[in-house]
Amino acid sequence: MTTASIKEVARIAGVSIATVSRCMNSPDKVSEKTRIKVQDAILKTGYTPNTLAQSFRRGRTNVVMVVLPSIGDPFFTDVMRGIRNAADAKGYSIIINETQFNTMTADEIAAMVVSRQTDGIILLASMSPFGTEVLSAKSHRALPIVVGCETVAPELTVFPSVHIDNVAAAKEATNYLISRGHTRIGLICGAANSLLTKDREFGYRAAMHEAELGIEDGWVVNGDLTIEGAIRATRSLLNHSHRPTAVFCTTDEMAIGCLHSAKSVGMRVPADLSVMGFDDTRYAAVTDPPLTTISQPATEIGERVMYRLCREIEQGRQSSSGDNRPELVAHRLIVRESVAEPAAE
Amino acid sequence: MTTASIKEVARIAGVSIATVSRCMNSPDKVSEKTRIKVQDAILKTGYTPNTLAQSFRRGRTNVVMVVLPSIGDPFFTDVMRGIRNAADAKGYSIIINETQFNTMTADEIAAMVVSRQTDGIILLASMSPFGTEVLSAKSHRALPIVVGCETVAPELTVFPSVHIDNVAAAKEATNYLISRGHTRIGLICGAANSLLTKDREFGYRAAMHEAELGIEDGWVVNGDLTIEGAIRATRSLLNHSHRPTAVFCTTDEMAIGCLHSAKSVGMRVPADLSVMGFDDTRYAAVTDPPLTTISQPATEIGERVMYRLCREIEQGRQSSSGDNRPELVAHRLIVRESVAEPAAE
DNA sequence: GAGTTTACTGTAAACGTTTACATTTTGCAC
DNA sequence: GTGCAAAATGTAAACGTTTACAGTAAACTC
Repeated sequence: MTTASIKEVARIAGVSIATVSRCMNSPDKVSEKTRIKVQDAILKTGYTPNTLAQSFRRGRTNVVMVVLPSIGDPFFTDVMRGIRNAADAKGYSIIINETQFNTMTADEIAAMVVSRQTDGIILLASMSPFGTEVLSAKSHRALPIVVGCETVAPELTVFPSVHIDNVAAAKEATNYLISRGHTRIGLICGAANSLLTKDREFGYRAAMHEAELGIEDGWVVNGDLTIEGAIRATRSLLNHSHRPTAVFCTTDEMAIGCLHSAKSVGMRVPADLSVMGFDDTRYAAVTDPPLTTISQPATEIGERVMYRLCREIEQGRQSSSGDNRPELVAHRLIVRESVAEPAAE
Repeated sequence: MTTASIKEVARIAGVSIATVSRCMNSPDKVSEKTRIKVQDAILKTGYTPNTLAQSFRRGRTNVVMVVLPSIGDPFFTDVMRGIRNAADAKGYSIIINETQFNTMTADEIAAMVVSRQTDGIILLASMSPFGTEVLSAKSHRALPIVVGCETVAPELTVFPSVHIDNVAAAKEATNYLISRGHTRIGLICGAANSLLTKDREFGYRAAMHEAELGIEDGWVVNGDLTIEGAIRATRSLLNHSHRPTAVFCTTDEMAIGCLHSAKSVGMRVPADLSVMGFDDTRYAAVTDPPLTTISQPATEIGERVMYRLCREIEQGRQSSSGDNRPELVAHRLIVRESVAEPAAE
């Protein structure tokens, strides 16, 4: 299975290896006649360029790494689809790094770029503050990195980003619950290190505050971004002495757990409890009842993030383009059936 | 951002580059004293080996490609987790190739290995017969390929594989429905080119035949492996003049669509219609009602597939170990609440 | 202390490309 | 045909490793 090399092709075509190389990379610099000879030789030998040698020589792998909490979450699946679309169009491959199951540190991640294993990084998951510090330190604004989905942490503002306005969206979601007459609203949020859900929590708190509604102790519970976690969180919420009539879950995944948990103790949704999700994943429309939620253009975000990263990579490590303001994309409230007026007491 | 090279380290440590290389790859061959000198130099320069150069020189990328229909399906997410576990342990990175959204042909896939971009391939998705032919032709038993989850197509028996006995499992599922008293049982199957679901269909037909139950025209419907497809399929099934009292869905994903579709036209599950799934994804336990389904050890399959691939890669392209019998893993029937006796007529 | 093994280190080639530079060929104007 | 510019091609170095081989130093054996 030894593959033919460029040398073999050159020999057969009766030209130098430089000419063969040119045939593939800048065909306009080589005459019609020789191009045909070389083409024939390539066909005859079944030559494919050794990508390893190319990458080595060019100093580029055309591989980018995506760091995210979990590809299991259908929201990220959609983002990934966008990233992949763009990557295909631009000739890049993707390596995925799940922070949830993988202990790769920021140092190691940076090392992958530094050691040239990867041309750039897409961050869909906030890392520990320490981690982000490492990244921005290592970078000296040099690692091509783009942040997606999340508001960018202060230490990370050196990197460009693409996302919705999570604070505004969460405010909108909370205000919708308020507009339906709820005053006692609970929150199932993500882990403390998830900026994304922190922002949503912030939006919720802002909305409650503006509406002059109080948030009692025990109304904000960590659901850990998983179904299981949300089941536990809901149980705790429902056992509260002064329990909420509505729950805002900062992801659909957790809303699914919440729905299940509430129903399993005999509550009807939305009659006894209203549930609001976030993300509008493909499951949101088929839960029972279908979820009222916030929709994000996940695939579009993925595409834009990837294209942005390509720009970072292409324009090279020197020119710090300067314009790193976040690209904001639009979200949308999707009204389905999991939210209703609270029952009269 | 020019990274220090081995030469720089050698210069600082006052040794040859060969010694530096040995320090990293076979430290036992170098004296304590020089090892320390070199370590110091590495620290001082912040040297990281250029992985591109290493890959090039070694002729190995430590990257493997996984071909699957869609990472969106939570079942495959679990398989991927297993693959990733094993890959991490063995020092490999993963590149994912979704056939559903990607038109990469078998030729191109093979090319990735031939051109050394990838050390091996894990096939979780059957490809078109043509595609598999290309792969086995290209291979001359040379491409390291392992098939996972699926029964191996006849043309692919040259490759090792890891999966459950899909036929037996589907038979078991169908027999369970029969044991609960159902005689009119429908099937929502996958696309025609999905061997996996073909096998399950085969198991269903075998069970029905052995129980001397007929399968009417229109009882077997293609659900396209998606929620949407299953919703349509269910609608068609329920409109059947002699409609089934139970439906076996060959994936949980489709069972979710089926559940939703049935309930949306006012049927109660399982009172009016029993629904059986397959895969036991993380959503199966939280549907309403929770799904009775077949559980596969997805993560274990992933791990075993990856370890098997490592063996294929390591033992090299020459020795055709010969033992390519499928590794079978155990499945299990999970009884929840979506199946009951059929209502008396 | 000579001879022999062992442990360590250095030299240099090789991996398959790309590309700056030098050289040759072609095309064109006169 | 001569001269000259433009186009096409060849030569050879370079990219950063690994590794076979040769060489040297250290550690034994007698």
